[in-house]
Amino acid sequence: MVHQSEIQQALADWFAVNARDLPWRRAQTPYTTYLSEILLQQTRVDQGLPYYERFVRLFPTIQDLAIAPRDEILKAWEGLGYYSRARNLHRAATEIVERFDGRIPDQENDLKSLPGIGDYTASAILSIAYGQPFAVVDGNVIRVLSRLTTFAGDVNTSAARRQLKTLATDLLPDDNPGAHNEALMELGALVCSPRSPSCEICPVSKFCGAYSIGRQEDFPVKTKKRPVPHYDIAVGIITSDDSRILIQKRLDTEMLGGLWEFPGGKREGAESLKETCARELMEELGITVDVGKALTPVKHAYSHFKITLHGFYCTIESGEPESDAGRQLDWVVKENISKYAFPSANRMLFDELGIDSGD
DNA sequence: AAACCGGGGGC
DNA sequence: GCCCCAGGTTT
Repeated sequence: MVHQSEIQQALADWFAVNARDLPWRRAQTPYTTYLSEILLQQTRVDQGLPYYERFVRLFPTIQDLAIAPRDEILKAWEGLGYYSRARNLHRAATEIVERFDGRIPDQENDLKSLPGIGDYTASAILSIAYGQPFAVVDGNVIRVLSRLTTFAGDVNTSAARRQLKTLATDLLPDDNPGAHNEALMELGALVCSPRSPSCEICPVSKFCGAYSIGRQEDFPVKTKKRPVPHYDIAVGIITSDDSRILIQKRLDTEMLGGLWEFPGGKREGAESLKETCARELMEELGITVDVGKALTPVKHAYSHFKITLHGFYCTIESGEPESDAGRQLDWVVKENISKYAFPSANRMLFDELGIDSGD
């Protein structure tokens, strides 16, 4: 890359002054680096921050994470999304204790052998925690480098990702590669933003190809996403004679795996929502119910589809609830429901049900 | 290579 | 509404 050492220096100087005061930078250890990187995958720093504080408080060491019940980790993760990260975090912590004597590995192959650690996270840990020369390529780096070099490839392709990894590696300094990686990401987060970047205060604008032609927002080049489908979901609020509500646990193999929810499912064809509710409760639990009053519908967007969640008060007419797929069931009093980890859409029904959110 | 996997904030 | 975020895993 042209002006390589000048860009390195400008980035380092800028970062020395503008780096945010973040908790995993204050008391940095391999564990805090690992934990923060997992929490921040596809997650903005501002959103991950309270979760990081919670996790270092609940699980100060990798051993604490390894011996914790998984449900406890999922509960602490509740609301952050991409719950496979929490499941993998628990598995990886166990493996780190067993295979690596409780130390976060400092070898690329060892790190990548752990669940939840791919190329980005391995490079981040190796460079930031261990000072090794591995370049990171995250969303920020993609944006900064594609603008600097007017990179024309579609960054959603693996070929383009490889080229950007090479670019990032070329730009990596021998001295303090970890700080350089952090600086590049910090610049992407604070200055080189997706829309309306602050080029007038950017330390590397004079080296930026996109800025020189006034086309900052034309990079990175990426293909448009397909429109996402919408589904109606009907769930039953089933209450026992002693005022306990029936909830079930999602399987690990399902989306939102390991979280608890009100039983129900997706509307099929032209059936009514009440029919959906009755059919799903028969299929999943083997019970016939009387579907009563509806709760206020809740809209929610996932990454690849949208739903409207319809809750119905239901009364069992016949049968005893038994899961069709070995899902765990539980009858819970309202006061205890907040001890279970629920998906956000389910939680949006809590208020109307008189359930305390617990936070 | 492409699909799948959450939730929230900014515009 | 749409886009994007300190990406990884599965198919």
